Amino acid sequence: MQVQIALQGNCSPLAGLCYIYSPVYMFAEIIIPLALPKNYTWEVPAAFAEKLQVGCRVEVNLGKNKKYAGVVKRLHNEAPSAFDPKEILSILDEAPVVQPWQLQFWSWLADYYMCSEGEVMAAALPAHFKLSSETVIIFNEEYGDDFSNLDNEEYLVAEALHIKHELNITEVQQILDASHVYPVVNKLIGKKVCFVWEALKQTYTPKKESFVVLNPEYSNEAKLSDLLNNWSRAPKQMELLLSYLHLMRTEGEVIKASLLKKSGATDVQLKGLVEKDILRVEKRHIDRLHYLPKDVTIDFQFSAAQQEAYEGVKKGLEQKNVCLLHGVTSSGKTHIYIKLMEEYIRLGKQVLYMLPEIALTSQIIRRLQKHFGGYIGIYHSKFSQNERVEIWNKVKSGEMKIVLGARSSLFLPFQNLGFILCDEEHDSSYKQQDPAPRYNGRDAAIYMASLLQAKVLLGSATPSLESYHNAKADKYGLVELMERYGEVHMPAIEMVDTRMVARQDGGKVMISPQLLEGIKETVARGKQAILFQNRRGYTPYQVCATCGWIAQCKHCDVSLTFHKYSNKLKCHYCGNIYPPAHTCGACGSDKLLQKNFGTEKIEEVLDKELADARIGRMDLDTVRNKNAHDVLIQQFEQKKLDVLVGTQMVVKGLDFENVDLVGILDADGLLHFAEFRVNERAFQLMEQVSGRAGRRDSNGRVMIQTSNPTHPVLQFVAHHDYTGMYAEEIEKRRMFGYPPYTRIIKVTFRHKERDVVTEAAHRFAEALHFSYGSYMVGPAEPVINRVRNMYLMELLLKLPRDGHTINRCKEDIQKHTAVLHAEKRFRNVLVIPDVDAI
DNA sequence: AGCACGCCGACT
DNA sequence: GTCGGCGTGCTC
Repeated sequence: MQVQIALQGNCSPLAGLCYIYSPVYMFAEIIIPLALPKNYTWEVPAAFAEKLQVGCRVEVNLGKNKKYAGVVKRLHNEAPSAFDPKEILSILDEAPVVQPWQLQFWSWLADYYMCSEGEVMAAALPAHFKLSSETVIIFNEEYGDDFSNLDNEEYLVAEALHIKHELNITEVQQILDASHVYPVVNKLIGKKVCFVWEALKQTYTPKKESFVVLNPEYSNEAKLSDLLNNWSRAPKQMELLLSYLHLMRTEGEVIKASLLKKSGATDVQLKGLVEKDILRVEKRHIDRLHYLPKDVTIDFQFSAAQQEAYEGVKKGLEQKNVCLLHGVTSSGKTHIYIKLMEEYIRLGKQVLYMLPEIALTSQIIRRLQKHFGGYIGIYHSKFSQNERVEIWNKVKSGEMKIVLGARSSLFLPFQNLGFILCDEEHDSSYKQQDPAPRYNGRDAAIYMASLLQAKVLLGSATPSLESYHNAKADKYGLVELMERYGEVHMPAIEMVDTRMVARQDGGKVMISPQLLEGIKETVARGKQAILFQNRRGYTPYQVCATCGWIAQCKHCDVSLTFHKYSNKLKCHYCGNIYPPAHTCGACGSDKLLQKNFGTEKIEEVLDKELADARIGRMDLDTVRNKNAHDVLIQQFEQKKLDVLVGTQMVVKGLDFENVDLVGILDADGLLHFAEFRVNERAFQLMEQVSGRAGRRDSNGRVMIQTSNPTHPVLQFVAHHDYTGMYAEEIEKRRMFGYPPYTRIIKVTFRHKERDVVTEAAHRFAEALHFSYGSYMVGPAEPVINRVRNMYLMELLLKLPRDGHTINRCKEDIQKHTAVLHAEKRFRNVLVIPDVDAI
């Protein structure tokens, strides 16, 4: 049927009247922000055919009455035979919101990371672009006001509808008990009191502000002075008018709120002037993003080493698309970045500066704003959705030249991107963990740059083995900057052997006397110290002294951490909170031992030991809300704190002038994971924290507490020997077939019954065994085998790095997932592939 | 992701 | 007997 209409359209005499020979398409492949197995097709109504473009959002029906805003991926004339497509309801954008290159990027991400394009879309667009419908209940005016045949609940809703004419579901929920909403609404529909309507809600709202302007009549000086000289009565209004004139002269435009505040006048006085038509109030759309002046200032000089590195990077980027800058902490990498960014924007190109979310502190923002002012836009999760839409549009228009953002800023609609800078390249938080797409921001950046013919600079003090390996293999350019800026030396590393420390209680050494002495001495000299412990809370677990019972989460296979401040036991996996245990859950004994220690306990002990030092703590628990992180950093920066205790959060992207001592409290804890990246990870972490110590006027000191001071990783840290660590680790990776020599796909199976997941994982592995047996590790239960009441199994595939095998394997994973789900016992086993899992 | 359809327990 | 609980499958 649709085909016929379309043929008519093309063959009818009317077709000859079209003087623009743009082909007319009848169908559209549309991406919906859901995990659908593939994209669906809608029919393009003839009326839209000429207007509709790829990349536009359209309103479509999906399912019985749900509506979505989807993005047109492709327009075509291939009539589907298996189903009868629905029509597109409306076009939401005049011009495409998504560029063709972005669609290509989305499609690559979906293929590479094994997810749907819809899931990529969900991650890519600001929430306000991803509209979905909301049910609105509309009063049937014909029904009148005779509610006598309604029951109590129906009456309540009907009455509200009678007054307000329409209600949304949340409003009905407020009227009724939450569980009764749908039945009552259905009964009301049956009685023709109301009907329902699915409405796409437009959620982006431009910000408006009231401005005060002078009646143009008085822009004539003579008329104005005439007015002022013949003023009678209302002296307050005159005062207000004078302040208005003053503000107008000094600031160019006058915002109502600031006028009232500065003049101390009231709304009534302003109204008086408006009634006399001397002043007028106008509502205008304004930018949420307030701008700094648009200019670029470069006000620093390179050191000889920086100059050399800078030239090296430029040469590297001429020859290769990607260059790795390996520069030790405080070597002044940022200066090099700034100079390079300046060059690209002078060429009229856009620049993306990517950082791990947590490193996007006001410290780095202020620093870049100082150099690039209003050219720079910031994009990360703490920005409101309205602000994100505005940044999106400004990047699209090309007005915004530089974006500083977390991995999601890769999805912005760049017009003319020339350069991507991926700082702290080694950081594992570039990899998205939980909702799909499980992409790595660094790797995606490299692909995206190749799409746009842009260049990529990877920066790190401790490059990932993957990147360093690529650089050594001549795939990337490599520049090393091994000298700290301004004659600062690398800090001296001291090992504190915890086996030699006498323990009071037989527990783990927390702060050795040596370290405590070090802290006291540092604080006494007016310097600052950072203590690093990668565990939050007070004590990671409590053990019963009698029977060995450990408090565990009801929903996860993990022990509970005691948080003293909130006096609660917390599960760090599912977030569940329990009352503290005073007696053993198994034998009832009241002798519970506190094992190990977290940041909270360290803070407490320090408070006691260093009575007059000011101690701060930075971990997930203290920086939950929006600005807490920045506030803590600023307090520490401004020397309002002497000691900062923290988890790995303290490591990232911070430069402090005054830190003399860094203490790593439990190095053993960093080295005791059964994971192939432990050594690399532990080295990076320790090297990065150590880098916080030592500044211009004094040599820093790092104290590492360990029971194994001769551990090779600790020795590499002690000598700041990245290359040594690299050489040893890369050899192990080669021998045991791990990245960068292989590519890893981790398949996780999830189900609420342990037997079912176990069996499903084995069944799945058997199916893959014939082709990939030699690459498989597992399936096995992960160390934590239950999270949120779901049991887990894992299968690791270490695939050779040839595209063919990898693509075939991805297809096979998909195929065998379908085979597994075909069996009813396994229908509900969730299969989650994670490509390049970390 | 929703949401309708479908099959088993505690109430009028 | 029904109402409604949630498990399951489909949406162009």
